[in-house]
Amino acid sequence: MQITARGRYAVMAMADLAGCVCPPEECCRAVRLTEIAERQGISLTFLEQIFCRLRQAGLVSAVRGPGGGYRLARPAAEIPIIEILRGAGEPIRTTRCNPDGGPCMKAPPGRLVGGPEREPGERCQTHDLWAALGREIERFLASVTLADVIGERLAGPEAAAA
Amino acid sequence: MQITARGRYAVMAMADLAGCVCPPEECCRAVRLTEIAERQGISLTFLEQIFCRLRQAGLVSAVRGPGGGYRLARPAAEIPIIEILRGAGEPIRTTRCNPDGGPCMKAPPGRLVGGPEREPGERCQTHDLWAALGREIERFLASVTLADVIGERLAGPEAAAA
DNA sequence: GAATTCTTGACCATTTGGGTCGGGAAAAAT
DNA sequence: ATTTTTCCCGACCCAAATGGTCAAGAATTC
Repeated sequence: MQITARGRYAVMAMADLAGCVCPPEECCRAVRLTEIAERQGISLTFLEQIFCRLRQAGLVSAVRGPGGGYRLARPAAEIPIIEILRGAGEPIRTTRCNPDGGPCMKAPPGRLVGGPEREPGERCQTHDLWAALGREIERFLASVTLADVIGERLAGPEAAAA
Repeated sequence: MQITARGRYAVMAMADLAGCVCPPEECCRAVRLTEIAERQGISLTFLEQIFCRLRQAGLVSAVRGPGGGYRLARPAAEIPIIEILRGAGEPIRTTRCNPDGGPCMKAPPGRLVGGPEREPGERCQTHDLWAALGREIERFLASVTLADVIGERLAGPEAAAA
């Protein structure tokens, strides 16, 4: 169980972007991807892929042409981390159920993954466990915003416990 | 971010195993892997791999020869899920730091993953976030035992919140 | 000693992750 | 109006991890 680079990069880049706005006005200038890529040490083309998705998810807005770049679509305090991960295409998948209510743990075509074919609605014995784990993770990631990350409000082991 | 089949299989198999003991005595008989593989629809040879690790981790004990099989090394109520996952070789890796205190997010040999080379001890801006996420996950998985899983004590959205 | 059952290492195929490339298209600068 | 700068986006590629097989071996029981 681990986070992919795409998800991490997305959050790193968003944090970078959020840190770039001049504090008084929220929208002083757009930030070029080249800058972010350089500062964070991420491949530019990969970052373009990621921001393409983040824009489609409505988390950032883009400005083309010279002097263009990206800005946050909302204040950092209103962007929960879970949205960044979802936007970047890094879903939290703790179960293997089809999202549309298909059979639990149904195997991908031609492959045996996760047990015998089950009737739709039938659940394996561990289903509730993974579902509960998924809820835990999402709850946490929804409770932390981009502003928390750049403000370093995560130090203690009990951060964001509310 | 998702759990691999190995981790899921390990928990499924342990739950199966835990469900096999005759309630009064805890150690009526050893359970063959063939049985578990069949019931859970898991490849026998893959399951062998997994149980090899679970045994090395001290979670089950093995009995060879006819009538042999595996049994739980401890009562199900004393086996937290996190131990099964660790035993099966499915660690929770939310950061990319070297365990031995190397630089945060150092790239694997010859590959650029996760930002510029950092000095040992230096941390990227999102480090605390991922560390906190890891703690959340481990806390949850440590709070649920195998007995909880087979007893279906995970139904509500607030399960194991204590 | 033959049949079981675990034990373990080597091996293999596919998927996924991480990343590149190349050509666009909009907007500003000139 | 053309050039430059930036985003846009699909096609492609390689290495590594994942999920799984195979085969040989070591205890144990019958």
